[in-house]
Amino acid sequence: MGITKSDIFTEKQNDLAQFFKVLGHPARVAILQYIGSQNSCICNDLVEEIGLAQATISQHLKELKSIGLLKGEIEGKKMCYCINVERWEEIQQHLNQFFNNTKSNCC
Amino acid sequence: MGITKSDIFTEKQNDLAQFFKVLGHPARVAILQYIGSQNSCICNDLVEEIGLAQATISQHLKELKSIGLLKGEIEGKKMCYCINVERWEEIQQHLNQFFNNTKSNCC
DNA sequence: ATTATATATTGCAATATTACGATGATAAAC
DNA sequence: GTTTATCATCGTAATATTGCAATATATAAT
Repeated sequence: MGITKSDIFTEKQNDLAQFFKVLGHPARVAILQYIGSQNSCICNDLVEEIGLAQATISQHLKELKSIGLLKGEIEGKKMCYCINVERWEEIQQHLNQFFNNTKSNCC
Repeated sequence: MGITKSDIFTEKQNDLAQFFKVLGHPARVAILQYIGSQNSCICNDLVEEIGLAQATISQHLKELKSIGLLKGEIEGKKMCYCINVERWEEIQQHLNQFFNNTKSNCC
């Protein structure tokens, strides 16, 4: 099918999976790492840096924005994409909670 | 296309994205949470617990095994799937390193 | 031996994702 | 106002993922 049966899971499970899913592409990992290494960021830099077409980068940025990880401000004709640090730490906490709460003690 | 251009990214970026990707499905999140809440686990329990067909659960288990997060031991005619705690903590560390190293200071 | 139970694998249909060229939209530069 | 630069969106092709029924495999129970 290709369709995920979201309705049989809790909202938390769906949200958590969504965070993981958005981070689950090397281009998006690379984008975040590059933005993190700079003080600001412009989409066009990424096109050269990453090596994907402009339209593709733009799409990946959109997905990162969709979970609030990036915020973009218009600076004249350029866009300044930055990591939303508050959200970044919030998501990191969520993921760590998942890891810490899901400890097993069998085998 | 649907094909990821893995060759333009580093191995670390691809690995990291792969971890995230495998965790990026609510069924797999739910499976891990359920296994974590028990002391051992049987696939058939999961079918009732999660509400997906047996074949589908089996497939998700396979993906979780593919990154080493689960280990399965045969117990008679049953399978005992458990979380591989060492690997679990290793992956948690990798993800936290990514989050901590990718801090931005702009905007 | 046969049957029941538990899980894996295969094959397939439906949908999602990835990537890109083409095209829009917007603002600076001229 | 025309051009240039930067980014978003649309449309589309190729591939991946999800989910399930059917089937295969393997062991336990009878």
